[in-house]
Amino acid sequence: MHQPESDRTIDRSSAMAGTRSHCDACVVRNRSICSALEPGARHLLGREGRIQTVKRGQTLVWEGEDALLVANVIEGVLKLSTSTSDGREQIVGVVYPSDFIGRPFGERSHHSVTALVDSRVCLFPRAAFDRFAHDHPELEHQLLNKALDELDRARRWMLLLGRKSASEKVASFLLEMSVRLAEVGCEENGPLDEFELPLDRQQIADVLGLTIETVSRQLSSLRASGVVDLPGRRALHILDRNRLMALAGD
Amino acid sequence: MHQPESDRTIDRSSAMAGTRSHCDACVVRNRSICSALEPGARHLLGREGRIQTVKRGQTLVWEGEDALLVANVIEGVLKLSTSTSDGREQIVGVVYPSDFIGRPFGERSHHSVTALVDSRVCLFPRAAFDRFAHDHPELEHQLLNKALDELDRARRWMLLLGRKSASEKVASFLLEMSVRLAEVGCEENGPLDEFELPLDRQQIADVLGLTIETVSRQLSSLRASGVVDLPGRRALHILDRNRLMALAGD
DNA sequence: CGACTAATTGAGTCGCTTCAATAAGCGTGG
DNA sequence: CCACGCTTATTGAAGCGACTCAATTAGTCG
Repeated sequence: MHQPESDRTIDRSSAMAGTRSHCDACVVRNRSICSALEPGARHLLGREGRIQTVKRGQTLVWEGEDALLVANVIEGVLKLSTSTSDGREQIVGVVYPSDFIGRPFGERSHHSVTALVDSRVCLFPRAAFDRFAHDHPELEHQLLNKALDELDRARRWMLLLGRKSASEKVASFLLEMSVRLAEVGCEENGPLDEFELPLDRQQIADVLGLTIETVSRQLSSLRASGVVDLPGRRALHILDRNRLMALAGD
Repeated sequence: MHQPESDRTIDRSSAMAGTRSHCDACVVRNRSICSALEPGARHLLGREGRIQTVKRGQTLVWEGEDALLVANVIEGVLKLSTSTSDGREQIVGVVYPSDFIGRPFGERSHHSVTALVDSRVCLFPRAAFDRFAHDHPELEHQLLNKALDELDRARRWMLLLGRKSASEKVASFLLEMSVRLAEVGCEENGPLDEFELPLDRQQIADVLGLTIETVSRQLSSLRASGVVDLPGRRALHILDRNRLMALAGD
């Protein structure tokens, strides 16, 4: 498959002839951490990474194992999750295209990473990535910003987990979904009112710290009151966003 | 914008008498983010900061206000907290000496910062700190590591909030406290078995997503079963750490 | 020592979970 | 294309853990 010549940026870096990398056409090159890199440096990092597809349900990293990999999400949605020894699970993060996965400069992975829908990631061996990051402060800066954003998001979620009722949790979740899917879904400028949930009911329950039955009941109640419609198992239609926001309660 | 000299030349200038900064004797200089800096650069950063005492209960930063400050904790313990509009509070973080406070490169503060006990912090205007960090990759690297550690900690706490029972929550909390206080309390090499809780019962409840009564009942039950002793209002004595760890359930 | 605040304890209620049964999607093969 | 079977979701009924409200006790500080 031959991509036609494009980006002006190629001319100089191709002082080394034939060195165009997949990065030049990467759909997340302007939003992932790579966006901080000059084309030359980006190319260099690109040589360390490889594209990998991850099918729905497939686990990329297991909780507790050595953290040998980091990655950029190119396409899809993945969950980060941890469990108690007796099997209770909590989803501690959901990542979308342009998000970063993994723990650079760290020994162990503290959570599993599993695809919620068929996904594609750009995978790096952690050691090589660490080395590269160490030599490229602009990359570390971007990494820092992403980490700080994730930290804020995690802390807002702690308020939800610790202090919100089941109905507030479900309302908050639907709103967050609609916002984040819109951010990813390109040219749209507002949150989406109609979308496919990348999570099934059990996974929603695992995000919210509830049971599957409670999630189902809350969704049914939202439908009954005309706030949302549920045209299919994973389909969601927000009919009254204002009411949904009022129900989210923060 | 004219910067006086580059870092290397500062080494020399600090050899000049009278340029010693408070940083040279700072008790957290080897563990805070400053530990990444050469003495010269550290001195330069030190000039931007000032030591501030924060009394128990005093709030350094308010949720939602402009993020004008960042800081290193020198002494004491502080909480990070958020609230719902109707006043339910969740503590989303507890910071100790050598921890970093604030959101560099960010506009708004997403949580309040309040001293749990009389504390001292090294305060920087965010704008000046951002500028300095931008010019000192080794500082950003350290910042990144701290942020990633905090992120892991926050995510482990999400498992607790979403999936653990009241008794597991309290047991986990006591263990975490004993570990973190020991890390701070210098030469000790293991977790502390006897310490003062920097939080009152309401604040423990706000960390765990429980009510004050439930926390009290769980503590009483732990005392009744001989796992801990409660010699005073804020005093805690761990009598059977193994049993406590079993009760923490992860 | 006495007054005030913080913590404990008790009784009753409520919200979420648990267990169980039914219904709806959805992919497959006839 | 529809019927079938499997998976996933919904709904119901009962139980229980944590919350609420209220009263009592214990620390702590002047």
